[in-house]
Amino acid sequence: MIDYARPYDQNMCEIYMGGPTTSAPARLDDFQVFKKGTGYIYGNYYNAYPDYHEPEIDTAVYHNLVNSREYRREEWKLKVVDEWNDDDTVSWVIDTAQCMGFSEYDVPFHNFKVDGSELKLMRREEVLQRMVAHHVDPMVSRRLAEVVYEKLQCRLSEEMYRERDSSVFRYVESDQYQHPDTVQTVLDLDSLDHKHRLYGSDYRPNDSSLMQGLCDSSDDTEEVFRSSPRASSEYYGSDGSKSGDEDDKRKSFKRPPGRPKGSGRKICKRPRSVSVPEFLRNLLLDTRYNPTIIKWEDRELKKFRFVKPDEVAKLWGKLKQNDNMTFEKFSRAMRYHYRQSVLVSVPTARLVYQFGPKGPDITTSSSSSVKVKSEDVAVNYS
DNA sequence: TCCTCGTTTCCTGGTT
DNA sequence: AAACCAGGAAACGAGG
Repeated sequence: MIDYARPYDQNMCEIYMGGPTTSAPARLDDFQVFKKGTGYIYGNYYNAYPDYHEPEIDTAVYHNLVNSREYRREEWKLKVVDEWNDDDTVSWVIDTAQCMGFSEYDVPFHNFKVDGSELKLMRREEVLQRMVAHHVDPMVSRRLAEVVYEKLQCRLSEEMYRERDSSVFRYVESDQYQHPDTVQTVLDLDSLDHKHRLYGSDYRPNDSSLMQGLCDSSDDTEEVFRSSPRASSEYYGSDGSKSGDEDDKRKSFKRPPGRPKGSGRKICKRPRSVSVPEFLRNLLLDTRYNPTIIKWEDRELKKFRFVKPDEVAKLWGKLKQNDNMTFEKFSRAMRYHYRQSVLVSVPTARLVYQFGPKGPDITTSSSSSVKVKSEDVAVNYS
């Protein structure tokens, strides 16, 4: 096994200060990111826009990514719009926005803390007014408002239709909480919209990209191991049942390296929210998480320590709607950021990491100083 | 449609 | 022995 010398092994401080050791070690050329010729050389990965100043955002709005999830209940799926409370309305608006390809960050959800009875009376213009947020592109807000309004009308007309046909429409019994499919069949109108239903004849999205948020209804989870010949007939009999010496075979079965095919999560299309380093920075700037689950080890050196690594991983998983997230996986994602010096490891110290010279800006406690940009954008501004 | 990027999900092997 | 760390491999989804 080739053990690549890590650039930060020599002098962490010099690297952090942008000193002479920022030159890469010889073997660094072999790293994939350099092979790909991204051309990213200068500038801070997170400061690609020197003139960009994130607008002042209400703390509640800034924390949308976490706070909005407090509204991510699904009771609204089990009620008619008339019965929604303000939390249901907010949950539905956020869900609708996300499933149509918008970021929940773009939803000023506090403006939608109204009962369903009030929501259903809203005119198109009022939805637009409530959707306007000073930190969001007006065009985005307009499209978002259009989508939310149209989806609301779809839902209302669907409810009306179902109410007429009482043999179809019924409230969900409590035990159906354990059967999401059944619940969906009965009342999850929006998910049905996303997966199967056609929009009403009056629905003409002015942006075709809006339609890209439709969920893929195919279910190929059983194909997780299809790429592995050893996982098919060798392990299972031809009839699908396990063979007699299954335990031995199970023990001898060796998964192929890499992510199994079909292991992707079938979730609604959503824009990228935050990167791993930005997520960590946000936790460190938030007293709800610092110092309980993560804390600064040396803030001057941008060095931090995981107090409860599993909790951090769970939060990340929650953010990504991935219940299977572990610290092992999360730390792997972190290690990919070593390549670009966005993160650097701290040798010999366990659970201690450090933001690199191209890491997020943590010099101010203000939470409005970061704009994540991809590398290629950074090139354009360097 | 293809490619890149940032993951996610595995793995092996090493260290603490 | 368990937890953590480093990084390869392959797949995935989003976006350009």
